[in-house]
Amino acid sequence: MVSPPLVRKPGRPRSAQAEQAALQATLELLASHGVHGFGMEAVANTAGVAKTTVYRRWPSKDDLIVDALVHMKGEPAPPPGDSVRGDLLALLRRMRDQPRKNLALRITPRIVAEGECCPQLVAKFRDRVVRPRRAIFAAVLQRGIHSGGIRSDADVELVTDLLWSPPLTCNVSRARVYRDEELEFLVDTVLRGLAPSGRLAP
Amino acid sequence: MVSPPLVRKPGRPRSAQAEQAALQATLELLASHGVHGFGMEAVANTAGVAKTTVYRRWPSKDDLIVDALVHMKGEPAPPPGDSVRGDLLALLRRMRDQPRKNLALRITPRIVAEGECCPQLVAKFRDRVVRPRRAIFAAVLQRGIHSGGIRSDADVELVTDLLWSPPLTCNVSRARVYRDEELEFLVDTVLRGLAPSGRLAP
DNA sequence: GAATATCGATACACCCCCGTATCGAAAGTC
DNA sequence: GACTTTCGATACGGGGGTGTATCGATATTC
Repeated sequence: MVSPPLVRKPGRPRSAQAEQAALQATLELLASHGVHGFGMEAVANTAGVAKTTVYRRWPSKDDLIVDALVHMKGEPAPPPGDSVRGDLLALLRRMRDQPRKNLALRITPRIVAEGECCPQLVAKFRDRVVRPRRAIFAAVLQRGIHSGGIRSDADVELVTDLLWSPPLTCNVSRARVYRDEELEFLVDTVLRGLAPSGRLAP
Repeated sequence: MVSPPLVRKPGRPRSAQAEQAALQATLELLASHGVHGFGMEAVANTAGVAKTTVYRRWPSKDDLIVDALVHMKGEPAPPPGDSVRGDLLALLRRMRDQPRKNLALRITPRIVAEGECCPQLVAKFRDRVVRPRRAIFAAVLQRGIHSGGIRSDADVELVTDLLWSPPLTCNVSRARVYRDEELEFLVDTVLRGLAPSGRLAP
C-alpha cells in the first residue's frame, strides 16, 4: 500500500508480514462472511495478529477492506494490442479466468451488492478498481472507432457495458462459465451491430 | 404464510396485519442492509411491532427471511407482445423501473451474493424468480427467430445474457440508470448484430 | 361471563464487538 | 547504551443485539 520510506525512522519497523496477514485475513473473511459478517477483532484473530496492529494501520474497517481489495486485484494489465476483436476477446477471457485464481470471484459480488448500505466503500472500490479496468475497455473500443471498424457515433460507455456485463453477471451469480466460442459470439454480435452502416461486417 | 385454520381456535387470533408488516419490514431491511446487516429487533422496530410478535411466528432469522422471500414471489408479467424489438425494450424498461416498485430486483443480487452462507436459499431463488424471467426473455427471442428477424443459429441463452446483463449490472452496482434512448441503442445494436443476412445494416 | 391466546411494552442477563489504553518485550536507529 | 517505535497481550467501558420472561390490555371462542 504505502511504499517503504527511503530514510528509515528510528524505532522498530512495521512488520510487513503482519500487514500481509491482515490483508489476507480480510479477504478470506470477506469471501466467507461478507462485509457485515465480520469485524476488526475477527481480522486480528484470523491473521494471528494483535488488534492494535490492525488499528494502527487502518483507522476504519472500510479503509482496511479497500486496501485488501486493491491488494487482491493488483494493477490491471493492458490488452495484447493486436486487433480490436482480439483485444476485446482477451479482456473478456481475463474477466472470466482471473477471478478464479484468487478470491475475487467470491468477494467482488458481495462488495458490489453492498452498494446501498456502504456507498462510500463502493465509491472507493469503483475509483480504484472498476474505473481503471473500464478505461482499458473503452480505449480498445476507441481504437476501433479510429481504425474504422466501429461506427463513430457509437457510445463507448454503453458498448463497454454491453460487452463486459455478461461475464460480470456470471461472476456475480456464478450461474455459469462462458466457453471461448460463446465469448466470441458475444463480441462478434456486438461488433457486427456496430459496423459502420452500409459496410460489410468483417 | 400459513393459511388461516378453518376452525378457529379459542383466544385472540394472530394479527395478519402484524405479519404482513413484519414480512414487508424484512424485505426492506434485506434490500437496504443485506442478510447480515440487520437483526430481529430491527425487523420489529421497522414493522412497528413488538419483538415478541416476531419471535412468536419465526423462531430464527433464517426462517423469517425464507418466508419473506417466499411472500415476495410475484408472477412476472408477460411482455406486451407487439414487435420483438418493442417487447425487448419493454422488458429492459421494466428491469430498469421495477426495482423502485418491487423489492425483488434489489434483493435478488444480495441473496445471490450471499450464496456462500445460504446455498439452499439461492437455489430456491434461482428456481422461482430468475428462471421464469429468463424464460420470458428467451420466448421473445425465439419469436424473433421464427418470424425471421433473428438468425436461426443465434444462441438464445447467450443473447438473453447479452441483453439483460447491462441493466442487471446497473441494478446491482447502482452505477447509473439507462435512459430510454440508451436502452434502444443496446437493443438495436444486438438486433443488428443478429440480423439473418449479416450483410447490410438497416 | 370464563377461558384462552395474542397484542404491545418493558425488563433482564448474556454475549459480542468496538475503539482505546496500558503493559513489558522486541527490534530497530543514533 | 539511550531512544524510539512496533510488537503481542490484556483489560476496560460503552453500545447494541439476542432470546426469554413478564405484564396488563385486547379480541375471540365456548
